[in-house]
Amino acid sequence: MFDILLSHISEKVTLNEQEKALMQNYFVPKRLRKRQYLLQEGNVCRNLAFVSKGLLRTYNVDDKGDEHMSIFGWEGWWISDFNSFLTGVPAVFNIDAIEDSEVLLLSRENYEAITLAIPMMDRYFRILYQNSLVTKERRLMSSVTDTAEEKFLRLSQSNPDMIERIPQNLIASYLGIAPETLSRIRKNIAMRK
Amino acid sequence: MFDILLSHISEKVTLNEQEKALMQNYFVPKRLRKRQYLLQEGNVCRNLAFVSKGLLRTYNVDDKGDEHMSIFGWEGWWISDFNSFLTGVPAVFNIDAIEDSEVLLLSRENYEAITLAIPMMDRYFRILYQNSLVTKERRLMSSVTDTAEEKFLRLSQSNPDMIERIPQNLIASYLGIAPETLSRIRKNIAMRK
DNA sequence: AAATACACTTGATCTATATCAAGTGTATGC
DNA sequence: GCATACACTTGATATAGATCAAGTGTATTT
Repeated sequence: MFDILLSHISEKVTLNEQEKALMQNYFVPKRLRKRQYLLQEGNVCRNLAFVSKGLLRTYNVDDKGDEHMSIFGWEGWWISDFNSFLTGVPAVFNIDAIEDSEVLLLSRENYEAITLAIPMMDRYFRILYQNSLVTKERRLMSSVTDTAEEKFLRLSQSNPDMIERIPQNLIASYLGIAPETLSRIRKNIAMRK
Repeated sequence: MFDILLSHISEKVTLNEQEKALMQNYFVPKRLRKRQYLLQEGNVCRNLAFVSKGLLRTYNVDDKGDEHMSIFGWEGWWISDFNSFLTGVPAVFNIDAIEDSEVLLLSRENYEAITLAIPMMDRYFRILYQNSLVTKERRLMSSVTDTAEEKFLRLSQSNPDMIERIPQNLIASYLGIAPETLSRIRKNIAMRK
């Protein structure tokens, strides 16, 4: 549970044994059952959550009641309403568990504390955000530029695991296309080969 | 020229006088005339550019020859093909000057060096990226969820300066809508009030 | 084991927005 | 000062993808 976090961090920066031992103090583990909320729109997002097991989603709900997926997170990913977490404004996103899950919570205070106690963690988060930015940038350009089919094909290429693990209607919402359209697109692709 | 960078940084973190003096060593100033490229697709992006004067744009060109705006940057903004800069792969974006401009270039080596020499700069970039992430996230959700008119209205609210400063056809491209559509949308909005 | 809900498919129709085409006004260059 | 290009507008038409509606198969609940 905790070692997956440490191994994830050590992919990006090197911590010594003492720092590794310190880490544990800042995180609070939490279990979530399928469908359970980690965060509801309107509440302030008090934590960054590192997913050590399972699968969660971040999404918002529009006036019509339609859900729009923001991101999915499984083992090794961080999840939150980042803006709410950083600024303390009410969250616009909901976060809930798609599968039974386990997360490690890092509160705002501990987020500040950990970067002060272990300066290497500033670097860790800097690198994490760097990578996130690149990914978001790509998604944004795809969203603006690509046809529905191209969006799906691009995702299939960049995140085949996502296509496998996540229900098709949620993928459709993630891509910003109607579930019926995605169904037809997949049919077309299958027929072509 | 250089003080706008320092003042921008001091909005996020505090540097002592010695550190401020150090800073200068890592940046190379460059002037660009209107339409001049800072980066062309296919080349590796060797620098982060801090815009100290003027206005630049980052965009790519699809098979049909259509341009798609990624971001604009004027005084106080950083601009680059971030992925290319970080990983050394050829850039997918072009960057050029919309107005005569001045930038401060930070090379990859200096980017590493500066964060090592001035650890506070890790924090600066972490905060910079944090904020960027929130903005990109919003843009992405707007792109996926909103109608063309909502996209424009949201941008008008969040970035009125952008609407004023940047030609309308580029705004349309930035929002992922046809310039004709944007023209009609503005007409409708104007008629309603 | 029956009942209910859920994920996905398929078909018919509708609509927001793109595309094509022409025209106007304004800036830029020769 | 004339010409060329460029930014924007307006109208007519086309289309990708949404929406509406019904049906099928598979889980989940009782």
